[in-house]
Amino acid sequence: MEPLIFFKCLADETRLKTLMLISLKESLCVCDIQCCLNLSQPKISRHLAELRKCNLVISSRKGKWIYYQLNPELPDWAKEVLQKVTVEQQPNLKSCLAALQC
Amino acid sequence: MEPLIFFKCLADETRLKTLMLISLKESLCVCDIQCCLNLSQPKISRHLAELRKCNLVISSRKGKWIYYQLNPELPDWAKEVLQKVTVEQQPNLKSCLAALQC
DNA sequence: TTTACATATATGTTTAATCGTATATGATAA
DNA sequence: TTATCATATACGATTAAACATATATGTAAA
Repeated sequence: MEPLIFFKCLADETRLKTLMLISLKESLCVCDIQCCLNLSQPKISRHLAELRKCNLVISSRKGKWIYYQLNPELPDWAKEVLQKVTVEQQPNLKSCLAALQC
Repeated sequence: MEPLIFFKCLADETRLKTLMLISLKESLCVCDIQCCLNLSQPKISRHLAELRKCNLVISSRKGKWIYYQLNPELPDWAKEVLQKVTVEQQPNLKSCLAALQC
């Protein structure tokens, strides 16, 4: 995992929020993220594809839904970076997650 | 310090390397960085200006030279992120620093 | 076997980042 | 003072990211 590629993934608001949400909730489907962030489906999907391409996340289909989670094979330093920023932003993320009742 | 702004700063090769070099050496002048990275002076300078604008680094003039260091007021999480990636990349940085004898 | 639903991708456009070259500034030394 | 050196900024051009809209895919239920 190249640090530069890793940080480019974190350098977009949609991707950063998505990653933090996934870190917090272990596993989310696209519609969960769409609901939390209130963004269009193709927008979420494109950014998830980017994160997948760069190996930050992995996906698995369950019926009609596709669930995303952090790639468990991420190197420790990368996991720790995500952990730190997620903790740092936890108050803000809480309100996003509140929307998850949809 | 907004995480998004912080990560945007790290999402460029010149800036990321510059930050890692500054983390390792505490303080470097522009010509040191120029020499380590073998890039044009305006390119380095523009990226340093960006890092300054975003409060990742501070600068201080000493005679003709301007020295850059990490902003000591960076929040802990940001310092730790820089610390982790710098340690991770230390082997690569060593060879950059070897050029510092110019 | 068609309809509906969740998600992905393709396309053209717009916006933002980066760059090279030229020039300006500010400090020291001649 | 002027010349030189280190660094900063301005400007126009190029490259890359992000976007909205439209369409495709793949699963499941009717």
